[in-house]
Amino acid sequence: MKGRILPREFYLQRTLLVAEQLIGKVLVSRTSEGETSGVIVETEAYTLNDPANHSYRGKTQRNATMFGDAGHAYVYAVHASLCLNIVTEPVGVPCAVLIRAVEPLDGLELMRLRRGVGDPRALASGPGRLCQAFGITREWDGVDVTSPEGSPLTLIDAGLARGPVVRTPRIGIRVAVDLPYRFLVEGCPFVSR
DNA sequence: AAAACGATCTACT
DNA sequence: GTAGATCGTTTTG
Repeated sequence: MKGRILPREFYLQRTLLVAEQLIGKVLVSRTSEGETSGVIVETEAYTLNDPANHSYRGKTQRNATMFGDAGHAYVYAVHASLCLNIVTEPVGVPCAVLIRAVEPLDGLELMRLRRGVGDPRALASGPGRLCQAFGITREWDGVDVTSPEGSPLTLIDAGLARGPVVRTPRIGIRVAVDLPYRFLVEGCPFVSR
């Protein structure tokens, strides 16, 4: 998959804007097993005033990456799954965008192998699923996704046309505020709920 | 040292 | 749609 690697300035923008702009961009992973890629179709912004933001109650060992430079991956485990976020905003402003779903592009066979399922709709339609499909591990926490060489993970602008972006309030226990948001591409068959 | 709590997934109705 | 599994991280005693 070819395209322009999203520069650090991209991630230095407001988190909500980054979440919106990431829709339609392409996530690429390169490992010894091969290359996998997919179009981002669902993201979730985690802003400063959001109680669900891991950094809301301060810095811990787990969320340390969020306090660092934008354009780095923040990977962590929940239940038995991993979640991939990209850090946004200037150093010291701990915000990030969760990649919730991608539409598989290249390396579908490798994804099937890693996931153990055949249905393309089940390959990467969920935060934990896409991490498994792309071979993302806990060790990828902190990797720079803006460096052309030496990064197993990059995000690129492949010039794909993007559908209309829909903003929906998140479902969850902390529903009091109008944040965070979830962005969906209308009509995409892979979005959850 | 123990308990509680999830930015989830799968299987099933 | 809902129920149950599941395990690392954080908080509390």
